[in-house]
Amino acid sequence: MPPVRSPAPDPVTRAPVPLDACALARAIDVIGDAWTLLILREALCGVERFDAMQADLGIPRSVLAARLARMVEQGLLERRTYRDPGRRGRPAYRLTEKGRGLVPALAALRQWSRTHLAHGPSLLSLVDHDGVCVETRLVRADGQAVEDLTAIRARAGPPVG
Amino acid sequence: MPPVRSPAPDPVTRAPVPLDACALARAIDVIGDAWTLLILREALCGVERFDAMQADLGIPRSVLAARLARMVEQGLLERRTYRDPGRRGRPAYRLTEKGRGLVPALAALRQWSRTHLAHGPSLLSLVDHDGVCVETRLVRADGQAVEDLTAIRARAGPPVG
DNA sequence: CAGTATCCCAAGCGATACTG
DNA sequence: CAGTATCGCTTGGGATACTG
Repeated sequence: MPPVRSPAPDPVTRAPVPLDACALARAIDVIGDAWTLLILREALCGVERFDAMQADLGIPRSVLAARLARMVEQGLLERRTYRDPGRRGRPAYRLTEKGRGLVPALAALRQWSRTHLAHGPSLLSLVDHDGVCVETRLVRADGQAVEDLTAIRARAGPPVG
Repeated sequence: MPPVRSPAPDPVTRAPVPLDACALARAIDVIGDAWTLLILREALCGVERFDAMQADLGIPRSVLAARLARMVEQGLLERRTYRDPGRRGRPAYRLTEKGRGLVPALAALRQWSRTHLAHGPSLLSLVDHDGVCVETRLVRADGQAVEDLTAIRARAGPPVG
């Protein structure tokens, strides 16, 4: 995972879209890592304890500790101390609003997986408060639904139309 | 990046959502890697040559070669030999339909970056054929727009409502 | 151009153990 | 339960150079 910065010492003749000026690249810098995404999944499932995550994911404890720390630092998770009445306080990792903001991306990934990977059924769904599944739609800024992905391009320059 | 499989030897008492039965986890297995996503970005920008990607991303050549091979194998890219009239044929990497299917996920990531990271302006936009920006919307299966991300949960079990 | 080949180093992993 | 500590091993990344 490369840190986000322009790659070259010489600034000339290339990189139509330098990495450090690209929103997508900056997002990738945060979540472009398998464990981070999987931890997000855990949090979305309501798993908020260190040992539970460690057991679910089979991740080395040291790595989990490091990832959680980074995610807290980045503001994706918040670490609060949860205290059952009469019990010792225990840390709990909860999604922040910023972390929840990634739900659409996760939903889109899940949909893609189901249509293009399809190794059997998914045992995990993203649902609204009343249990209804949610999914993403791609729409144009003018409100029209996008019907043909083939037409989509990335273009240099800030959002216009 | 862990291979997608259930973590534990013993199947008892835990892992409410085993990794190998989760569509999201399978997607993460494919794109849970910074370089892969960045290469996808390049492809979306229309960059299709080895050296151009290498220069844009500052990725080691060996790593790029390996990633491209894997992405072709996974069906995200296709390698076609492009021949200018009278010139030597050169390989070109193009997005497949499967690869394009990730556009909504990339769009969602980009939006998240702009609202929650916001280190300055984005120099890259995803646009439709006529230059209009596209974005993702989160909607319920019954068609209603999702207004409150806080209510979204991951739930075990296949999609129902 | 489009890659291989090489070499080195940092990071990840797995196991296990120890502390508060 | 929630970590930190240690350790050996393996993988992958980064830099550079070489080849068709």
